Amino acid sequence: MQNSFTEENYLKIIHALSGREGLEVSTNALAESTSTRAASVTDMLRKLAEKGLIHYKKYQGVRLTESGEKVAINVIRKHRLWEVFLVEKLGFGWDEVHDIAEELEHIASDHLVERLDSFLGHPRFDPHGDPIPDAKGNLTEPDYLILTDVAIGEKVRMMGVLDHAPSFLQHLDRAGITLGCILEIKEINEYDKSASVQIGDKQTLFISLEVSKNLLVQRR
Amino acid sequence: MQNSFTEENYLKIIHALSGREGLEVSTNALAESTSTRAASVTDMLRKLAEKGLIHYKKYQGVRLTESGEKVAINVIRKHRLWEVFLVEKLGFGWDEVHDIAEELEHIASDHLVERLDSFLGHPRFDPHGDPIPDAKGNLTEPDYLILTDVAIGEKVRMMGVLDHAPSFLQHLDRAGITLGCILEIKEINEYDKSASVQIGDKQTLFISLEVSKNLLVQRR
DNA sequence: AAAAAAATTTAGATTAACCTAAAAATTGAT
DNA sequence: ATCAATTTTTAGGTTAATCTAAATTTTTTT
Ligand SMILES: [Mn+2]
Ligand SMILES: [Mn+2]
Ligand SMILES: [Mn+2]
Ligand SMILES: [Mn+2]
Repeated sequence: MQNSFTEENYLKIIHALSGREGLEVSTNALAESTSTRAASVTDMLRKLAEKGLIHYKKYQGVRLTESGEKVAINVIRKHRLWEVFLVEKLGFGWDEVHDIAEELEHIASDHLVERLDSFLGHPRFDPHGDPIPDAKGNLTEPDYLILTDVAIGEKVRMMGVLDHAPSFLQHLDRAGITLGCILEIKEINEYDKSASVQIGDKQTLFISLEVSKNLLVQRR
Repeated sequence: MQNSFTEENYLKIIHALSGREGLEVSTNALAESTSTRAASVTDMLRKLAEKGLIHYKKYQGVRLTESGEKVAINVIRKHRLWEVFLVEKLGFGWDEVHDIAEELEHIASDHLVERLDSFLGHPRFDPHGDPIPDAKGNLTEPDYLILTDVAIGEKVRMMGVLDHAPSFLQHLDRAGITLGCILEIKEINEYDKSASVQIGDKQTLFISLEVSKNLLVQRR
C-alpha cells in the first residue's frame, strides 16, 4: 500500500526533528511541526507504527525504522531536486521555491526522480545549500560552522542557511549574501552583538546576531 | 477555498465528456469515468453545484459553469504542459507520461505554470497531438480527420491519437507511426477492413480498423 | 397509458485525518 | 516520597469521499 501525503510529511518531519543522532521525537514536537493537535499526532503514530515505519512505544516518543528512514530520505531527495529544477531551469528565486517543492515532493514515480536527477546533472546540493541524498538513499550532512562561531578576521565561505523563510532569504538577497560568497568578520559590535562583515570584496555591513545565527559557513 | 484533487478530476472529466458542444453529462457516464459508483457521483455533483462550478438539476445531467470551465481548462493546460516537459526535457516516451501528468496537473502554483510554459517555448500541442490551452484559457480543438475517413490514394499527416493507452502508443511505435509522419492509404482489405498504409517513404503495413479508428490525421 | 427497465437519488455506513475534552502516565519540585 | 505540572493517550465527534441497498424518477417498450 502507498503512503499518503500526510504520512510522508510526518516521516519527513520526524527525520528532521530527530537530527543526525536519531533521537526520540516527542508527540508535542510533532504537533507543533505539523500544526495539528497532540491527539491527532497520537492517532497518526499508531498508524505509522502499524505500517512498520516508526518505532513507537506509548509515552516514549518515536524514531524512524529503516523502512521509515528510506521513505523520509526519498521525500527529501525529491524536495531538493525539485528545488534545484525550479531555480536552475525555471529561474525562480531561492526564496520562492520551498512551498512549490512541498507539493512536488509527493509525486510518486521513481523513474521520474531518476530522470530529473540526470537532467539536472546530479546536483549535490539544493539552492539553500542542503545536501541532496543520492539514489541509494545516502545522505551526508556536511559539518558547517554557524557564522557566530567564526573569529574576527577570519574569511569564510557562505554554504547554507538554517532558516528557510522567504523573508530571511530576501533579506540575504538585499545584503548581497549568496551561496558561495566570501564573508570576513571585521568586528563584533558591543552594543547589539551585530557583526560588521565584509561581503566578497564589496562593502562591509552590519549583520544582526539573528542573521548570523542562521548562516552556515566553511573555513577556507 | 481551494478545489481538491478529486473535484479537479471531476471537472476535467465533465469537460471531456461534454465535448466541444458542451452537452449534458450523465451521472452514470461520470461514475464510469471516475471509477466510482453513481451514488458517489451524485454526492460530488451536489458539492460542485454548491460551489458554483457546475449547472446541476436533479435527474438532468450536468454542464460546467464558466467558472468550472476555467478550472477544468487550467488542469488540462497543466497536464499537457507537464507531458511536454516529460517527453522533451526528460526523455520519456509518449506512452509513459500520462499517469505522471495525472499527478503533476494538480500542483497549484500559477507562477509555476507560466514559467514552465516559457521554459518549454510555449508549445501548442502535447506529445499526443492534443492542443494546449493558452494562459488565458483559450482552447481550440483543431478539426482533424479520423484515418477511417480518408480515401484510398490520399496522403495525410498523422496529427494525434484518440486512444491514449500505453499499449496503443507502443503499438504505433512498433509500426513506425509517429506524430507528423505521412501516411498513404494504398488499399482497404476486404477480408478484415484493415488498411494497407505506406508510412513515410518506408514500407507498407496492414493497419487494423481498430487502429485506424484511433488515428487523427490532416489532409495536405 | 401502463408496465417494465434503466438511471438517478436518498439513506445509512465506512475510512482517513483531523478536532475537543477528559483521563492517565510521566516528570519535576518540594 | 508526595503532590503538582506537564505530556500523552483515550473517548467520542466531524468532514470529505467513498460504499451498498433501497427508494424514486425518467425513459422505453408494450
Ligand atoms: Mn525546501
Ligand atoms: Mn531547500
Ligand atoms: Mn495525458
Ligand atoms: Mn496528452
